[in-house]
Amino acid sequence: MPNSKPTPVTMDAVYTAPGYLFRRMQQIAVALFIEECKAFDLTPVQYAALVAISTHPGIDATRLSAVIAFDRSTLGNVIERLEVKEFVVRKPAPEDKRVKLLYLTKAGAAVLSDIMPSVDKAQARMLQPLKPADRKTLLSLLTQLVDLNNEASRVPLRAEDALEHLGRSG
Amino acid sequence: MPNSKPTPVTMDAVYTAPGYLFRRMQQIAVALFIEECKAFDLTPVQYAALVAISTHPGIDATRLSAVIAFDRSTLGNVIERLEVKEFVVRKPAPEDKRVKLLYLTKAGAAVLSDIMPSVDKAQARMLQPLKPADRKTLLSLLTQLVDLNNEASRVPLRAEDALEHLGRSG
DNA sequence: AATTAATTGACAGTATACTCACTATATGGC
DNA sequence: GCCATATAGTGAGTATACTGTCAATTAATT
Repeated sequence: MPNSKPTPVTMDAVYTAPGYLFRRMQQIAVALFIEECKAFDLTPVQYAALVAISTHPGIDATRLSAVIAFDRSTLGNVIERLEVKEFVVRKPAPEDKRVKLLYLTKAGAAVLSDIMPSVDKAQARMLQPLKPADRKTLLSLLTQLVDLNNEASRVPLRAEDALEHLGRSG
Repeated sequence: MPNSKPTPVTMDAVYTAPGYLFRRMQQIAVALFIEECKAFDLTPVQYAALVAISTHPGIDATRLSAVIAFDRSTLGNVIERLEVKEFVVRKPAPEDKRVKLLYLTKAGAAVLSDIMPSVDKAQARMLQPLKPADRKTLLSLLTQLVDLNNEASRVPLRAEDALEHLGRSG
C-alpha cells in the first residue's frame, strides 16, 4: 500500500537549510558591524570600497566592482555616498573619456585608519561564541566554499582585475 | 627605534574577514536559489514565508516576522507580493481589529510542494564543492553560531512566538 | 471608568543587490 | 576611414533589510 499522506512541511526545512543560515549570519554580521562602527557612519560595503580604493588608488568603478565582488549598478550609489561624505573623489581618466578614476581623500584615508580597530572588534565578535579551534575550522571552510562557488554568484570576485588599471598610466 | 611606517592596508583585511565571507555566501546562496527555482518565480524570503504560513496557518505578520527572523516592515512588502501572486490571503482577525491573519491559497500550497525539489537542489549545490564530512562540520558550526548570535541581530529568531496565535481561537 | 502603555500594520526614508536598457566612448577588423 | 563590437557609467525597476514614525486598537494600571 503506497503512503497516501504527503510529507508535512516543517520549519526545519527552513532552519536547517544552509541558505537560511547564511542569510542569518549576514544579518548578524551587518548588525555587529554597524553597532561597533556607528561612530564612523560607514556601512560594511562602504568600508570594503574604501579599503579597495586605498589598495588600488586610481581604480575605476567597473574594476572596483570586480575586486570586492560587488554589483556595478549598486556600486555607483555606494561611491556617490562616499563622495558626499568626502571620503572619495572621482577624477576623469585622461586617456579614456568614459572612465572616472577613484581616489581616497585625506579624510577618507583618516577614517579608514581610524575605523580599523572597530572593524576588527566586530569581526571578532561574530565568531566569539565559538571555541577558538572551531573559529579556525569555520573560517577555513567558509574561505574554501566562497572560493569554490565563486562563479555561482552573479558578480564573481576577480581580484586580478585590480591590476589592469596599472596598464593605463604605465 | 619605533617602527615609523604605518601598517599598509591590504585587501586581505577584507577577504579574510568573516563578515565579508558571509556576505559572499549570501550572494551565492541567493543566486543558486533563483537559478534552480526560476520556474516558480519565488525568492528565498518568499519561500521561507510560505513555509512558515503553511506550518502556522492563521499566523499574523508580526509573529511571522519573529518565526523567520525577518524585519516587520520588509515583511509587509513580501506578503503583499505573495498576495498579488495569489499564494497567500489576509483575513481580518475577528477578535482583534488590528490583526490580519495569513493563510495559504490552494495555489500557494501547490507551489510550495512543487518547488521543494528545486529548493533542495539549490541547498545541496551551495555545499557541493566541500567534502561530505566538511559539509557536516560547516553546517554544525553555522547552526551553532547563528543560535549563539541570535540576540545580536536586529530581528532575533523567536520560533516559540509562532504558538501564540493558537491562543486566539482556542 | 479613564488614562497610560503596548501592540499592529502601514508608511516614509536609507542602503544594499540585482535586472535590463541606454548613451558615450573605444577598439577591432576591413 | 568605417563599421560592428565591446566597454564605462548611468538610470529605471524590483526585492530585500533596516530605521523611524504614525493612527488605530487593545491591554494594563490606577
